[in-house]
Amino acid sequence: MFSQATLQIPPKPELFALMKTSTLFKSLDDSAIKAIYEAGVLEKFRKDSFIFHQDEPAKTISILVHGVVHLSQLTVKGQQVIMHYLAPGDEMGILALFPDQVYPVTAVSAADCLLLSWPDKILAALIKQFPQLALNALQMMTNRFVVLQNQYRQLATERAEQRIARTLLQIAQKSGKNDSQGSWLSPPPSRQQVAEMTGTTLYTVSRICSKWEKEGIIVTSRKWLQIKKYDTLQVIIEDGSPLSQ
Amino acid sequence: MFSQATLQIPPKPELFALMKTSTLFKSLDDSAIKAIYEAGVLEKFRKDSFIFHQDEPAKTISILVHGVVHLSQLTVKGQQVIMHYLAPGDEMGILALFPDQVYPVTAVSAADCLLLSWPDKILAALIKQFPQLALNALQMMTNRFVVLQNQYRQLATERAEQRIARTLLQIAQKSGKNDSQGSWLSPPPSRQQVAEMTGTTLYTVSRICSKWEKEGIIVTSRKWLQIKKYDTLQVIIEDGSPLSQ
DNA sequence: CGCTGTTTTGAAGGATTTCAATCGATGTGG
DNA sequence: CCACATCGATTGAAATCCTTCAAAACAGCG
Repeated sequence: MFSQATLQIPPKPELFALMKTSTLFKSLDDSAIKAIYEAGVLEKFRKDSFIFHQDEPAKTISILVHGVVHLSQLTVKGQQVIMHYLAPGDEMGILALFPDQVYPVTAVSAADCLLLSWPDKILAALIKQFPQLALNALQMMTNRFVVLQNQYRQLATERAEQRIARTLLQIAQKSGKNDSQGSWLSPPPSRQQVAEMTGTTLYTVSRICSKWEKEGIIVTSRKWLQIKKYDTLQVIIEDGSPLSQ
Repeated sequence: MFSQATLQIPPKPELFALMKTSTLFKSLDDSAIKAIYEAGVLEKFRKDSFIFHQDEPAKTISILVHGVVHLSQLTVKGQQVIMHYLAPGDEMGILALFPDQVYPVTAVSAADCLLLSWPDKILAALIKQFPQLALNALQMMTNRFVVLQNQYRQLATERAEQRIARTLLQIAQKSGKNDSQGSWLSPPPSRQQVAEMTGTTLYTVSRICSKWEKEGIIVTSRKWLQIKKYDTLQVIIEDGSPLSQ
């Protein structure tokens, strides 16, 4: 619900700090950050709502302030493929920067979310004022491209267990909370979601998680997922089993 | 060999026409095309030679004039994944436009090739002179990104047979020669190469091609591959139905 | 407490890989 | 011009990974 503490709008200094950590707004001075912030709007989305749809005209660029967003595509048969997982500080809708584009993916909130958003025309105007923005946008685009190429290679060559291990570690790095017990993900991604992020089925994810739980690598509940043996997962990722010789 | 007719340098009008068909140089007038052409260099590469290596500083942007180039990544175990197939008019080394990038892939000539290339600094200067170039470069980047996202979804959700069918049709569209008998690819990609383009093994590709040959969908030889039933392959792609039929 | 949606698990089947052997085309040197 | 070496393609058989289907267990929630 929107009354939760987690969806309170953070104070401005915190927002500014977040903006500066993003690729889109890095290397901008305080006054620029402030001006850009003033031109944007804060938007709230409940868990499991659509932020934008694939094939819709791309009109809004946003950075995620709080929550989790999945970028996904749907196959003709209705199967979902999650291509990108966003944590606070990450951007979405980059393509709206370029004229006459449609979103190539659908953005769905996987938790209650707070976004800082700019209509395409306003961001275009801001780019004229702060040329660094254009360079940053380009940088962002190339970063995503390179990341996606790696994801593609991994999907083509790695077994399900490796891909699942990699995905859990990536989520942990992005949104996990670390303590002496290991890394905590809460709320945890569902088996179904992990399956959609790794190109496999929820049954395979469930089996592999069960196995890892028996081996003491992870502990799971409905509310959280704890990674106890970070290194063991790392080994699973690096140890190319049969397929990759 | 470089004495082959296929590697003769085409006359300028032909080169200019090719440049205009590329995303990078579209919407530029004749004088701009000419100036840009004069600033570039023609390079020849024998079949199976490296044009650039993954992780090497990106210093050159090229468009392919003649031949075929594969962009690929290598896994830690040495397995190859072909991420992109270039036909004449396609560009490579886009990332060299951005400062301090390294090539994220390796470019290998899959046939004797002729390239028209620009050092990064020279193209940067040309961009100042012809701002349309920057927009085109951006367009190119986003196009590639969207294409790669689709490839990723397909790899995650489709069976080997569908992916192989799709790949053959794509190659046919890009470099096939059509006549009343169907579409001809010559030289044809090897089973190994198709496997690397589809995230499967050469054995699976061989089995599926044998099956298609029995069904009269394709005819193969060492020197060429003929697609006789274009529509049937299209149905295989769209249907997602298992082997058989 | 019963409902609902997620997770687990077994069993069967299917798709793909792996290994090994063979075939076939092509090019080479005797 | 033929014997031979080479390299890619084919094919069978076994193994493996993963999916599919079905059923049961489970957790959370009103």
